[in-house]
Parts: sequence; C-alpha cells; structure tokens
Amino acid sequence: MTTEAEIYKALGDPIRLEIVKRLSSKRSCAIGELCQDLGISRQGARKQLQILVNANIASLNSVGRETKVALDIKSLQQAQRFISQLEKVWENRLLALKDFVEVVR
Amino acid sequence: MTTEAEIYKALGDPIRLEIVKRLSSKRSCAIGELCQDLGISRQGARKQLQILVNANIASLNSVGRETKVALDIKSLQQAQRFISQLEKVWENRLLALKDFVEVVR
DNA sequence: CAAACATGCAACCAAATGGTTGCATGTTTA
DNA sequence: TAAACATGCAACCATTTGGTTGCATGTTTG
Repeated sequence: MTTEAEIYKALGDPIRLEIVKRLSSKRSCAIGELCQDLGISRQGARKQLQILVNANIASLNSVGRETKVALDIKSLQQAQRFISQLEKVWENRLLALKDFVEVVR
Repeated sequence: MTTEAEIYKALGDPIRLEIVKRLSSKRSCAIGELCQDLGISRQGARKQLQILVNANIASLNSVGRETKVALDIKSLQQAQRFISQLEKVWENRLLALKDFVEVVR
C-alpha cells in the first residue's frame, strides 16, 4: 500500500512533477528519453524516477536494453479523492455561511 | 504564488496531513489545541504547521493570547486541478484502448 | 566481435528536514 | 499582582534528500 502522504511527497518535487507531466503526455517512454533535459544527470533523474515508482505513481517494464516507464493512475486517484473531500467540506461551510448571512440581514 | 510542487510537498508528511484533516473538521482552531497529541512536541508541531502556512494551505489569525488556524482552500483546489487533469488523460487512454480492442476482435 | 548504447549500482557529499530543548514574551485569571 | 497559559524564537542534532561521479553489465548494431 501507499499512504496518502507518500503520494503527495512523491509529487512534491519540481523534477518529479515534470516527469509525471511528461509521462502524462507520452503514455510510455524509455527511461533515457524521459530523463533528458531535466537539468540534472541521468543518474540523478533516475533516482527521482525511482521515488515515483516506489510511490506507485509510475511503473517500469524492461524491453531489450530499454526500460519503459508508464504512469500508474491508482495512486493519483487516491490522492485526488482526499483533496476533493476537503473541498467538499469547505463548500458546505461557505454555503452555511451564506445561509447565516441571509438570515441575519 | 505557490507552485504545484510546493503544495504537494507540504501535504507530503503524515503529521502535516493529520493537521489538515483536523482543520477540515474543525473550521478554526487554536494552535495549542490543533497541535496536541500529534506524537511530537508543541514546537515541533508548530514548525510543521508553519510549513502549511507557507504553502498557503493554512492561515493564522491572532486573537488575544491565542492564534487561530484555518484552512485556505485555494491551494488545495490548485492541487486538485492538476491531479484531475492527469486522470482525464488516463481516462481518454483507457477509452482509446477499449475502442482498439473492440475493432480488433 | 567490437563499438556504441541503455541502464544499473554504489560511494560520496552538501543542504534540507524533522525533531528536540531552553528560554523569553505577551495575555488571562484567581 | 502573581501564577498559569498560549505562544514565539533560536540553537542544536541526527537523518533524509537531492545531487554527483565512477564503474560494471547486458543489448544492439556495424
């Protein structure tokens, strides 16, 4: 399992977020290509990628001398559920406040 | 401004996430109460709270000798938008795959 | 087969993080 | 007013993080 905090932590770095964005527009991609032009070394980027894999946000699949990377949507859905719950709570409060204001005036 | 990565980073710690959960069920709360029973010292928890404040996830308001904490929904909405975009991309892919499978068989 | 390619693994390092303690300061309350 | 309360600030520490480099290994390709 992956905890909510682990998922957010994995997304909480500009380079890792960039990797996720690239993956989201590429479906599947070799590590080498994915890790190019991120401003850090290949091995540095590879370590960041591994963090996404550990958080179940990306998954790896070895094909010949390449390793393909793909996005794993389950964790992201889990993260979104949490945030939208918070939003719902907030929305209810705003509605409650609006009611209150209308009663008072 | 707060970058996406900063928001996720702020949510990416179990104690900070617990603080956010408490805030979401309490509307507004004094620092002291909010930081109780988190398993770390008051000052430790206060530092974690400050990280949420810096990420514009929580806001502070001083009243007498207390400081009230409240949730700030804007950043959370921003975070959610990003995740739901990713989900949308994924959903489209699944649909495309389904079409493909149906054509082939 | 040799060279080029795609990648992995490990050691290393500076900086950031997550926590602590001690003490100072303003605010209620008995 | 003195004690209790709510909080802030700063120094300090161990661990994690984010990055590097060097080298090893399996895979294509000319």
